[in-house]
Amino acid sequence: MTTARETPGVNEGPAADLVGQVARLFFEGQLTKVEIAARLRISRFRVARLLDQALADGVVRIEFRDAPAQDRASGRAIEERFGVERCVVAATDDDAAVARLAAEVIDGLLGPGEAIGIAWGSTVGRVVRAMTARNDPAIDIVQLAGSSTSLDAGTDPGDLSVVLAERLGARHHRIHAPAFVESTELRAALVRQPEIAATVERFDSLAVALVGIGALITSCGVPNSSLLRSGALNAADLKQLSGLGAVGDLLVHAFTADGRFVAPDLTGRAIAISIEQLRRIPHVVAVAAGLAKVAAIGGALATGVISVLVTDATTAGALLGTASRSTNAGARRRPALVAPGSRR
Amino acid sequence: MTTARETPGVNEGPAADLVGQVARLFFEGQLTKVEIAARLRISRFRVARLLDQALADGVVRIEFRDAPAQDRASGRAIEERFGVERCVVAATDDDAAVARLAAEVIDGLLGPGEAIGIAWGSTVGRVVRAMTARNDPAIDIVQLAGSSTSLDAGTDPGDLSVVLAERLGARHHRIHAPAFVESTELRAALVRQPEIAATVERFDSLAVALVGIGALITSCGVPNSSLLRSGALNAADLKQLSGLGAVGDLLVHAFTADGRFVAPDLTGRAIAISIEQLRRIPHVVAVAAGLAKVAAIGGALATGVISVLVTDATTAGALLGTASRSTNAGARRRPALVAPGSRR
DNA sequence: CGAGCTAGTGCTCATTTGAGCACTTGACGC
DNA sequence: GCGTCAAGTGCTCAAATGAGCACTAGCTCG
Repeated sequence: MTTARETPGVNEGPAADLVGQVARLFFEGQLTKVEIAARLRISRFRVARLLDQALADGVVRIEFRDAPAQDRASGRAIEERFGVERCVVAATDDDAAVARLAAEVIDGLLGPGEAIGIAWGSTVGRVVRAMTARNDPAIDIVQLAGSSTSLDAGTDPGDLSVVLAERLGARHHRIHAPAFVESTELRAALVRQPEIAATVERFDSLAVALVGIGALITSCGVPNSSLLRSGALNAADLKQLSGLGAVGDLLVHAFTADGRFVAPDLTGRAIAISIEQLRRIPHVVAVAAGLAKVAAIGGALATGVISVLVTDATTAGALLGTASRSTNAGARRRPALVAPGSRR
Repeated sequence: MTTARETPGVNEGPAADLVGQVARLFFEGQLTKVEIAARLRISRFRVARLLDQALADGVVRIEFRDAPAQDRASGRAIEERFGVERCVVAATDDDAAVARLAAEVIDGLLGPGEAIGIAWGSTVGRVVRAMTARNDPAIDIVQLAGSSTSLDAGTDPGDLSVVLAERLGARHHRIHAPAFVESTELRAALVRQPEIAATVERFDSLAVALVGIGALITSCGVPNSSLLRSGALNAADLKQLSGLGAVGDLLVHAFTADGRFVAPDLTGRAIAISIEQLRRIPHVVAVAAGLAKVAAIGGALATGVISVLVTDATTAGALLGTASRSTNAGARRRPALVAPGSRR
C-alpha cells in the first residue's frame, strides 16, 4: 500500500474478484466472516482483510440518505402565519440541506406514473440533483418554461429536465424555445408548433410542480434578478416591473409584496405555464432561501399559488420577523391537522 | 413495523435525526457501538437497533462498485489475433456487465481535465450511465455526431452528453444539428455556425472517445442498422452501402469486413467527427456485444481506428472463431507488455 | 377498570470480531 | 550465497457484538 497503488485499468489484482465476492457475501448476504471463510475455504483473517481492502478501495461505498435536521417550530409558525399548506425549514443555513429536504418532500408527493413540472434556477437544479433515484418510465418530467442560452451552467430548465428524467428513469418533455420572445404573436406561433404544444399541453395534468422564487430586488435595493442575468429581461423591463411594485417572480410571473401578479404584457410574450394552470396543480413546491429573497418569498406565499415552501432557518426567521400581515384569504390552507398523507 | 410505516413527508419520527447521527458515527467515524452509546448517552443496544433501523429504512445504502468478472484469456487472444491495443471481455453475456467494464476502462483512461467524445447508441448510453461520478468541471464532454430526433429513448447523443457531464460534474458541448443533412453544402453551412463550430473544433483535442460499433446487416442478412432505425439513412442508402461491401459503421462511417471505409459521399453530408480525427485520438474505446455484431466488430478492428474493445465472452468467442486473417498492418498495437499505466 | 397487546428498552451469555504479534515467502542487492 | 525487506498469512486474547429473554409504559377493548 506504499507504491503502485492501482493497475492501469480495470481490476486491482489477481484476487480482485474475491474482494467483490466477499463484500457481497458479507454486506448483501449477511453472512458472518467465519461463514464466508468456510464457504470460500480461506481463513477468517483473510476475509477480514479483504473486507478492509474493499472499504479502502471503494469497492463498497456507503451512502447516507438521512434527511438534514429541520426546524419544525419555524415551519409550523410559517404555516400558520402565512397560511401555507406546509413549510419545511432546514435547521442549518446550507443550500445543500435545503435542496435535500426539498428533494425528500417531492419524493413523497410524486406518486408512481405521475407528472412533475420543473422550473429553472440554481436552487431548483440543486433539488433535482438531490433527488433519490427511481426507475419509473411512466413518470413525465415537464419543462415549465422556455430555455435560456445564457443561464449559469447546470440551471437551464431543459438540462434540468434531462437530469431529473435520468434520475427517475422517466421521460422528459422539453420546450425547445426561449422563455421570452419579442411579441405575443410570435409566442402564439411558437406555442402552435407541434413539438412545443406537446409539452405545453401537459401543463394541465401535472401532479407536482417544483419552482424557485426569484427576487427582483435585493434587500439593499440593487436589482439582481436571475431573469435579468439570464438575459430574459433587460434593465428597462426590470425597471417597469419595479415601478409596478413587483418584488419577486414565480417562473416568468412577477408579483407584488401583497401577492398580486403584475405585468401581464410580459407574461403575454412568455412561453411558460400560466398562473391559472399553476394554481390547478395539486402540489406546488417552492424552494428559496437567503435573506435577499425574504420579500419575494413573502409575496409568493401571499399569491396563494404555493402549497409547500422549503427554506432555511435564517430565511424563515426573517420571514417571521416581517410585519404580521393577517393570514391572506387566497392561500392554500392545510386541509386538516393530520392529513391522510399519501406516500408512494 | 406492521402498519403506517412512514409519515407522509420528510422524516420518519421523533428520533429520525438520531438514526442518521448514529449511522454517521458508526460508518463514517468508524466508532464502535459502545463508543457511540457513551457519546450519545444511550445504551449500546439502542445504538445497535438504530443501526438496524438505518439499514432497514435505507438511510444508509451500501453500493457495490466491483468490476464484473472478465474473461482475460479471450481478451488476450483478441488482442493478439486482431492486433488491438487492449481488449476487455466480460465473462458473462450481460449488457450491464459489458457497460460497467467499459465505464471502468474509461474511468481509468480519462485523466483530470481531459476531454472525452461520445457517440450514440443504447450501448454507449449504458456505459455513460455506468460511469462512476466525479466532480471535475475542467472535463469537457463532446458530442461526436449530430443528434437524431427519432432515436430510442436514452440514446440520443445530446442527452447522453448531458447525462455524462452531470455524472462527471463536467461541461458538455452539444451539436444542435442532425447527424445527416441533405447536401454537402448544407453541412458546410451548418458547421460554420458558431455554436456547432465550437463543438466541432474540440474534436482535435480529445483524450478519449467512446463509440459503439453498428452492424449494417445481421448474421441472417436482414438489414437492421441503427442508422436505419434512427432515420439517419433510408433503405436506399443502406442498399448502396451493402453493395459496397459495408458490414458496419463507426459513428457515421461505414466500413467493410477488411477494414476499408466506404461511401465518402454519405460521410460528406454527415455532421460528425471524421475518421482522420478519430485516428488521432489517443484512446478510442469501442463497446459492442452480440452475435449480430461479430462481422461489424471484426471490420471495425481491421480499420485500426479502435484502441480498446470491450465486449462479452460469447461475442469474443465468435470473433475468435472467424477465419484467422493475419494481424492487420494498420491496427493499433499494444505498446509494450507492461505499459507505464497512467491512472488518475 | 383491568386484561391483553405492542413497542421500546435493557440484561446475559455465547459468538464474532479486531489488534497486535509471529511466521513464511519471494524479491532484491551485495 | 545470504542478509534484508516487504507483503501476505495465521494465531491468541480481549473487546465488541448479536440473539433471545424479561421488563415497563402506553394503548385498546371488553
